Amino acid sequence: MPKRVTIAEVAELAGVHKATVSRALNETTEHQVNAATVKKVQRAAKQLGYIPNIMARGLRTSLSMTVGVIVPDLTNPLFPPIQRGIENYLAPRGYTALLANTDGRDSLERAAFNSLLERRVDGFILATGQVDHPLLKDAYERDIRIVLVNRGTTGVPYPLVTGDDANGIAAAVDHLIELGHRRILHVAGPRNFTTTLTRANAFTAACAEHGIEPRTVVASALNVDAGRHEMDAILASGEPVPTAIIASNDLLALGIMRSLRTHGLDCPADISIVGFNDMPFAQDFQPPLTTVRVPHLELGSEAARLLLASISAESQNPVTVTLPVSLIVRESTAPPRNP
Amino acid sequence: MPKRVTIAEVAELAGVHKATVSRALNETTEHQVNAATVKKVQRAAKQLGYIPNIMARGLRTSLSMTVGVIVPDLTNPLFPPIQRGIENYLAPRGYTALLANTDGRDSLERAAFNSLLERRVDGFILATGQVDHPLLKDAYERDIRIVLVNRGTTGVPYPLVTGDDANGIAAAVDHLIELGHRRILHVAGPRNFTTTLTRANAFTAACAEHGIEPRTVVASALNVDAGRHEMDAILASGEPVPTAIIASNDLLALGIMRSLRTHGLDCPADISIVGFNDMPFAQDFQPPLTTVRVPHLELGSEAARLLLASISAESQNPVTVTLPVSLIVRESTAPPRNP
DNA sequence: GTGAAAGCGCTAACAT
DNA sequence: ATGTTAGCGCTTTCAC
Repeated sequence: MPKRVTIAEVAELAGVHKATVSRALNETTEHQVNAATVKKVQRAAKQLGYIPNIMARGLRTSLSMTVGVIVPDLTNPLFPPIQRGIENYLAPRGYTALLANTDGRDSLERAAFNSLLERRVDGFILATGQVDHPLLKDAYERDIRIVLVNRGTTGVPYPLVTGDDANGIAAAVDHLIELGHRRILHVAGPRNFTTTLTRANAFTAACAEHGIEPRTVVASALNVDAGRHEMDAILASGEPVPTAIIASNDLLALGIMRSLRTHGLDCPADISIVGFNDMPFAQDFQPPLTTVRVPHLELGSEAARLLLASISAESQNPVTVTLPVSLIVRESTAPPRNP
Repeated sequence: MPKRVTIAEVAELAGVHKATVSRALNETTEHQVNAATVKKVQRAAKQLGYIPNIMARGLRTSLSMTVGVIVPDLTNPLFPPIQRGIENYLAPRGYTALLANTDGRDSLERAAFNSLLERRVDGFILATGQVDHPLLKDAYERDIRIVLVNRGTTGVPYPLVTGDDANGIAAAVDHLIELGHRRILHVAGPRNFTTTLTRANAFTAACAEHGIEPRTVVASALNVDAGRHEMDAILASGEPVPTAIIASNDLLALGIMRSLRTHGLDCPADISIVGFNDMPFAQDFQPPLTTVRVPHLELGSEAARLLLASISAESQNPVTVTLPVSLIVRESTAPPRNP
């Protein structure tokens, strides 16, 4: 990379001391210096193509103006909107996000966490929440500022921004009941995520309210393969096939749809399916997926807002922000053939 | 954030000078120091929970171990795999990526570029290439290291990593011809992207080879809305409807499929469609999309490889890496009803 | 093999 | 309103 212009060169050209340059170029201290001098300095800076060195500043202020964002897998369509939301909030405030993927592996998460710590991030946004998260207890004791997004944790009072999982599931159940379904199956996600746990519990509660039996199976992961595998197993089990399925997320729903196709079953004629998240292109699936829309962009920007607040606060303040969700009815749900 | 352990504290605990600590903890200088001392220092570092401050190191070495990645929109499913590929290559080498979105706006791109420059990134990977890119000429003159991915540019000899667009389109045309199609339309992307330009030219060439007329329309953007709008216009025009369409990317193809559904037309019975990219979930569309698969993960890791090579090289070396693509035949293509 | 000292580019306290 | 000085945490000569 090219040799860079420093504050000293600007100072020399402008004929002032470098401290004055620093003051003149900094929003918060600009008023401390004569307006004419400010002009002079700005002109000199522009002429030389001066670009402040944030690292040097950070070393001095012990603020990196940088936050670490840790997600399981950016390729999961859930996360890009969250990341965009985070960036939308951070960028205008001079902050930059450092993004790391963990592929759900604790070792990679630990590595990412340390790597970001080395870069002196001012805080973290974690989308990798799980029950009994291995890193969080230690981080909390070290007073590292973190905001959880989408998934929460247990035992540590970090702020959390999440969609209203319980209401989303309740809406899905209501919708299926209204269509006439009675044999509804919930394909839950792994029990170590608070989201999937909340959704599973909400399913049981909603079924109780409607007086139907809450049948639930637990998938081994929150991805397409797990969904297909689970549906294959259900169809092979010989047990009575449900007339409708609520999946814990869209990816599972997608896997279930693929399994159905493989077995010559039609959705929604044979089985109705409801997903969760309303991921991008859910409307383009075969058939277009009925699902619960979660405002992911807002999840991200809200998390970023909470994190910056936490960073500048004296002590940590455990808040939980729950954003409203809405059921999006498309073509994957219909009245049961034999109610 | 918590107060951090510095190299001085480690030095004190280990009973050595901080320069020795630095040497002991650094891979490349570790051999310069007595093995026993290394052990002692490492134990002290571990005990105190020492985490090196990369910013301070960067200030000293004028290397940030950081690269800027600029994409139009992370929400476009094309980019997450590229980003993952980049990260996969960088992380084991101690580098971190700083990601910025531009939404295709030059002003945002310029802002992102400057913000990353302030953070002293060692180089850039740009996925926002366009013909006559506004930033690149200036950047090249300043000897800023950049690698372009997916889309190229004109006039500036920066390295480029791209899929084999020409062969991909040729394969698509061959496939449609084999199915019996003769009235094939290409829905191209904006003319200011080298990818879409290459694809459009390849389409014309392939048609010439088969002796059929190359009909092409140019969409205003590379997204779903533009695709739908373009298809709506074609259907409204009253001109003869093609029996097959090759879209410049999957998003356009998706928009075309949505338009068809709106107009009561069936794909592939009425019109066959081929996309480009094989974006995630293309197989789950209605119908599953025949498309050209581009190895996006490899695009990313290859770009990262080239960038690190460029960073450590004395001078820039313009190379173009073209990765092979393959046609994935699914259900959106079939023989024409009335050949 | 290790210590001493300087300095990367910046900002903050103090002085004028 | 501006200059002086010191130092953030690290690496890198140069001594010894």
